[in-house]
Amino acid sequence: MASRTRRAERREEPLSRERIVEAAIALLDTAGEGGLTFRALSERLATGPGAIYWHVTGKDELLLAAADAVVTGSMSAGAAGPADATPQDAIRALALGVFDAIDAHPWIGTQLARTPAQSPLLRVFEGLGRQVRALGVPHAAQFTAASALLNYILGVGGQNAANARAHHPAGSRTEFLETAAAAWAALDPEEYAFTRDVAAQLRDHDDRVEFLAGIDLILGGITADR
Amino acid sequence: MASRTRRAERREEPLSRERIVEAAIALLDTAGEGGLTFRALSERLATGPGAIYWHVTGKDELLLAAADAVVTGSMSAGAAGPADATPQDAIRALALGVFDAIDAHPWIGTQLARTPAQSPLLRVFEGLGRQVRALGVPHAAQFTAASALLNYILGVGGQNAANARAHHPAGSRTEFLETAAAAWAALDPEEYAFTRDVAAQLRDHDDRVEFLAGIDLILGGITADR
DNA sequence: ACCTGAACACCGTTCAAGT
DNA sequence: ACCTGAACACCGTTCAAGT
Repeated sequence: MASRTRRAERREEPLSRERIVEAAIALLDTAGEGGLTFRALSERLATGPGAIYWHVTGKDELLLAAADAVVTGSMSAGAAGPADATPQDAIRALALGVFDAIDAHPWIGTQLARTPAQSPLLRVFEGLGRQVRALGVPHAAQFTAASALLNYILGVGGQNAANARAHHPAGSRTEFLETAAAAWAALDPEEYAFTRDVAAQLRDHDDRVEFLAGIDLILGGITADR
Repeated sequence: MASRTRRAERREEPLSRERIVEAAIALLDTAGEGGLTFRALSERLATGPGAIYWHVTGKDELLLAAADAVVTGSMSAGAAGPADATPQDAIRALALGVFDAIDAHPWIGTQLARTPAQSPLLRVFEGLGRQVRALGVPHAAQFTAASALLNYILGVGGQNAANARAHHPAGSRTEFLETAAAAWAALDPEEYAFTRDVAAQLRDHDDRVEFLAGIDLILGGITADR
């Protein structure tokens, strides 16, 4: 009956690819990765599931378009930055933009990790590459440097999405890290000597700080032999 | 009828978690990520789909166990190495072990990217951390260094899996890169100046070499300020 | 204790039929 | 041209019933 009312209100505007993608993002944000269903989506759009196929070829394309829209939005928001920023700062800002987008929409972490370097990621790659070039990296090494940065960002994104999936149903992030750190501390002292030893760091670390520290390691390697 | 024969032959050994995981790996390798189905799996094991649930709690656990088995196998194969290797070499060997495992079984790339730092990855993390420590990294920075390496490895793994998915149905890897490079070269000259410029590197690069170059960038950053 | 396989509650996608 | 919604061919998972 709630859906009946919404149905009546909503149906002024016609269906469009844009409205479908928008509704898909809302669904993914509220109901998670498993919540995006052509049935749920069509109900929200007050239509039948088949109608969606007129504007979108299938679920894969829809997921890609949704991730694309979010990443594009996050880049135009953060990419500006101060004009006198160093290339390092510009790279950090770019990376944080993707990081924060994944933090706000965990499902794109999974999505980007399974997307080949196509549409949504290409803009990020381009942005990273320009700054790599601005760092004075020789031409032959630019592809490697930009790729390394992007791959690292994607790896963290996937991990973050996995962690969000792991703790969101159960409780807070702090509890989750507490539990994970306790599990690390209880590992076999011989077989997992190192992991046990850094369990406290797992518990106390700040995701953003840690992420940027990793970026800085790569930046350090890129600029090491100048 | 082929399945009838197999059914008759196979059914001497009883069902076990180990046999189920083994069959799941075989199915994933031959039929891809979409090929792992409880129905297909139960047919291969000459039983009903319900029987599998006696040994395994569900599909998620099965996928995790399959990835775990492959990674564990690949680590015991490659982790030995020469005893006098430098920490850098040991890290490269470890990283290449995971890389090659993903190359041989692309589905674990997707799987690992969505696994939080649990079972299969914990052994990799431990191995990386020990070598980080052997590099003389101060205690407070060890967690960051090992995490950065692992996240980079996972990012590349996810990308490789995505690429394998993208080109396997159509044709060879070379053709795929050729097409992708051509697409890059045809991008807008203003908006994608950098990406266009490195299109040739995309076409000619060697995945393993590029992967190791990224590892070396991070290693460079880790050891830069010693 | 372990296995069987029918049944349940879903999916993504297609397609004849409507406007 | 665009939408509708029933129907198809699947899924993962459960569970009464068997041995």
